[in-house]
Amino acid sequence: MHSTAEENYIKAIYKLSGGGAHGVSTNALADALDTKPASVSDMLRKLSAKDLVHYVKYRGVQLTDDGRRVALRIIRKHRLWEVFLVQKLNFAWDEVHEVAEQMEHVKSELLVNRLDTFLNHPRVDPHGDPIPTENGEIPQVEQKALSALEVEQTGIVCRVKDSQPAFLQYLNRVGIQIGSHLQVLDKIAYDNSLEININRNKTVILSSDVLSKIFVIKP
Amino acid sequence: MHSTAEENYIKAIYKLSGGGAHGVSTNALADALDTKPASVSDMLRKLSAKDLVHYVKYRGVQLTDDGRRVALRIIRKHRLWEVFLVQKLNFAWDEVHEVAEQMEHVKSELLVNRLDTFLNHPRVDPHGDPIPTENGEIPQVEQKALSALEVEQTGIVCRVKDSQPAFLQYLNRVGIQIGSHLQVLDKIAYDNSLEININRNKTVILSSDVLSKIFVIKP
DNA sequence: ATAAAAGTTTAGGTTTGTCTAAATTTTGTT
DNA sequence: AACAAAATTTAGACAAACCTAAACTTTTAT
Ligand SMILES: [Mn+2]
Ligand SMILES: [Mn+2]
Ligand SMILES: [Mn+2]
Ligand SMILES: [Mn+2]
Repeated sequence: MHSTAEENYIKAIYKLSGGGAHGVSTNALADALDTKPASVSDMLRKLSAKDLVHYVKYRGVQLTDDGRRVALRIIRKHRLWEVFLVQKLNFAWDEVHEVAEQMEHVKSELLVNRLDTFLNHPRVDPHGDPIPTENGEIPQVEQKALSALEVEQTGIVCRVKDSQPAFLQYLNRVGIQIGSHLQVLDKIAYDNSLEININRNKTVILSSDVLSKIFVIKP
Repeated sequence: MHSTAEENYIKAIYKLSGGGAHGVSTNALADALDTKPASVSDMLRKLSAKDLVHYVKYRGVQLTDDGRRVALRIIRKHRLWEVFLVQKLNFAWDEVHEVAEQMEHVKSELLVNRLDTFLNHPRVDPHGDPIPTENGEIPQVEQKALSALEVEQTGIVCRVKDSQPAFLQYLNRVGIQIGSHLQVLDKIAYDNSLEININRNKTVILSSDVLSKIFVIKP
């Protein structure tokens, strides 16, 4: 079917385009995939020939309907394996991404669907990212970046939008996990950082960079 | 570490050499890996440079200690995943091999060991093949090919040495599985086939080809 | 409106793993 | 021992996926 390299490009295009919303630049892809722009150009020509992307030279790239279907299937597998690793094999949430990057490329319809059943059709992965259904639908939950909360407001952590171990380990250190109860105590105007109380207990100050990666729902 | 192609060569050398007992020929490898002898020669030069095999041109190849360690780790992963697929995801024994061929190449020490624990340290895979331990030991069980049984003798099926779906589906059809009780009723001298009674119930005639792939223990 | 800067593509290579065809070595047979 | 057959290796190519350097477009700033 598709090579691992092709699948990784498609997944990257999907993510960088915000689920297909806008076009993606060659440099952005090179950056995300840790390759050179020249290699990206090569691959885009190939993906275009396979009708997985709409590609106009110098003007960026977008997924076709076919491409989007492929992307969602890979993301589904990635996130289901992450759930498996955490729930069944007791991995920590900062240990799963790299392994799932490999498992997502295993080809077997039967496998994905049996895994989904085995895990009881989970809606989200260990980082709170939604798991696409077999039909390529993504269940949406109303959520808000922590950076958008006002002083006094509260929220429950439902998602963190960065799966790099360094970031997740930082959250471990601070004491934030999915389900944590947060309250904004104060806003520091100087750099838009917030003073946050965690689980009505510890209080920390989070930078605007970190705040923009944490998502909450109404308590 | 090692590429998927390299791992597949090493595994094939291990299997064809009977666990390292004897040397393996270029043609035998080409056959097993479904490639051409010329490609095998190329790869053997590479594996030799990496000290994974002892290779003497025109005289065949053997695994080094390093090579054997690599082989056993891949086989361990392959068989553990097969157990997972059957026991946890309800795969049939003829559906697992192809998927395990892919999963065996996922690289993560943590993953293999957690999987082993999750499955309760199984000794054998769904075909009765022993699972190498973390230290590269292979638990041996005394077993005998069905073709070696005399008339009147009985045995319990403990292993089938062919994982191709066609063969396993044939056994399903005949009604033989791991644990089946077999008794030899008669030997047909003409072609060395045996008349076999299964679970004190159905009786079938098995060709010597099939008999040599089924292994039994004393009841 | 133009020129510099930034972004992107093309040209020409490299590595891995494969292939076919030709050359070489080993084995088996008279 | 000599030669034919079989097994194996080498030579020369190719596709995938990557690279660097050079050329080309687009954007931005004067
Ligand atoms: Mn991930
Ligand atoms: Mn995730
Ligand atoms: Mn198998
Ligand atoms: Mn097996």
